[in-house]
Amino acid sequence: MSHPLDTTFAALADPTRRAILSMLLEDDMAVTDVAEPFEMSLAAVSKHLGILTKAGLISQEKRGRVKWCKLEPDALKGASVWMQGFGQFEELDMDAFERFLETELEG
Amino acid sequence: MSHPLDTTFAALADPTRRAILSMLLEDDMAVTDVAEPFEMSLAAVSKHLGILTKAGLISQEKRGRVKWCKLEPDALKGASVWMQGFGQFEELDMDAFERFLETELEG
DNA sequence: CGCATATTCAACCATTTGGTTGACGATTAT
DNA sequence: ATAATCGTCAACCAAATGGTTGAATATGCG
Repeated sequence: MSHPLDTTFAALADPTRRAILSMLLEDDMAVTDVAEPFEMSLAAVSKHLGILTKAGLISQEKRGRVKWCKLEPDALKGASVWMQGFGQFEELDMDAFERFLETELEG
Repeated sequence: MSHPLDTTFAALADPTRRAILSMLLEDDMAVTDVAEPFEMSLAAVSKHLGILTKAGLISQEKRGRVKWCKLEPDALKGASVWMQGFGQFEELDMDAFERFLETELEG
């Protein structure tokens, strides 16, 4: 199995998926409405939503025959923390940082 | 051609490449030394370094027969700004990072 | 019921990805 | 000059990715 950060960053590496996340910033949306602006099949968008769901970046809840997609921004936290390892060093405990480096090397 | 964020996030989606970036936090390294901890061929690591270079996350400079790899954390800025749009995550403080490199590590 | 809507599934396809190996050019050491 | 070291290149491979289409599954509506 792969590291959670693999899944998060891979999910974010696709422009369609990033656009979907941006759309969901405004409001929850049905799958069909998410798909509407894209020039690809509904099935393709459905796959993208599946990848975002697996990454935890969105959740999907079916009400009636409509499946609603909801942004889950907390799932970005892991990636954000990892990236902050490259930026916010004054607030960083160095021992914790060493441990972080080692886990990353093993992972 | 693809969006810069595609390249950045795709580069970060691989555990070997994230580990390399973490290693380069400590110091610049030769390709051979970067490759040493990994259980894969030197050519494979060289490919990873090429991907990181294309993403701008590292730079490579050849001195003699040794090619030195250097972290370029500014390349994370675009991704950081994009993620910042999703809420509570603070933007990378690049100035703090520069100061850290000079005072904490080099000292 | 019968039909339209919402969404996924399954099979398929082309391209990309992450790895291998062996040969190669460039540089340094003996 | 010869040999060793550093790193990339080229060809190849298996698996994953991002897309397609057509059938299938629910659900809601008249």
